[in-house]
Amino acid sequence: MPELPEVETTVRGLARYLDGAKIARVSVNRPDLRRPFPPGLVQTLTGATVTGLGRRAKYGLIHTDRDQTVVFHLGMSGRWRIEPDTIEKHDHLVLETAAGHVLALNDARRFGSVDLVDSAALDQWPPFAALGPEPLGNDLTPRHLHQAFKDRIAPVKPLLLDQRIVAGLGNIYVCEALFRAGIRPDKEAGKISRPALERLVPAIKTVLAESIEAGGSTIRDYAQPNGELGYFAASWRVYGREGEPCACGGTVARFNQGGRSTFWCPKCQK
DNA sequence: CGTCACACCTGCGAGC
DNA sequence: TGCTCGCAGGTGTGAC
Repeated sequence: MPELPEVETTVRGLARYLDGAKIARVSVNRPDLRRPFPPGLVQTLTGATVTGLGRRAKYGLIHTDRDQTVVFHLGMSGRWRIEPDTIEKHDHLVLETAAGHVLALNDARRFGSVDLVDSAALDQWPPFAALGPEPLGNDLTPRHLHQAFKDRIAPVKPLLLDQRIVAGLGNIYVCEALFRAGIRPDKEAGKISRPALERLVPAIKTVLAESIEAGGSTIRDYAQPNGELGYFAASWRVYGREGEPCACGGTVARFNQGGRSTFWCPKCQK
């Protein structure tokens, strides 16, 4: 479900209910996701006021007036359910605001995480300190990719999934960005030409921006998130389209890279 | 350090 | 109807 555009739209959806809100009740329905919930999570959040929301890479941020920020990651299957009718299986963390709004973090596979981090030291939090530039910020440039890919013999696609090189890309958008840039996913990263990198950077930015604009690929309705495919899924040009025709007249192909499916058009990506 | 394989966990659709 | 298999948007660790 969640790559950068999905996390961004999730955060925007949460902000409608949480920004400036007081958290009246917090319940944790199991001890852990990928990691244990942080000790003191319930105590710290109960009675706290949310001072703002944000995103870093694929992490969502809920800032509070306790000088602590809730940092959540949705893993593969995580989503926030807003105003659920009932609490369901896999609603692991539930927040209720003083205004009576209920928000439930649901994650069947539990690859996600929730951490509590000192707000003033977020950048030094180890998972954040290791991240590369935000793809939608000014620091993702052809020069940055040139430096990151220099002398690397690995194929470009798994390198773009490396959060230390670009923070926030996932399998769908890497496939889509490489398609738009006309670069084959198994191209040796260090051998990608400068003009190709000049195409790749805007391809990454536009595919992410268009998806955010469309509300993400998988989260359709923030009033009642249901995990169904979002509008942007209809805009995938290669992802999930093995065997279908490409606009160029070729056929979308699929192969495996590092245990992940790669979709591409052998006719337009060189 | 770079690269790769694998582990973590549940649900769903396809095929038999 | 019910079983097994393969697959899924991510990350972290450990072996070479």
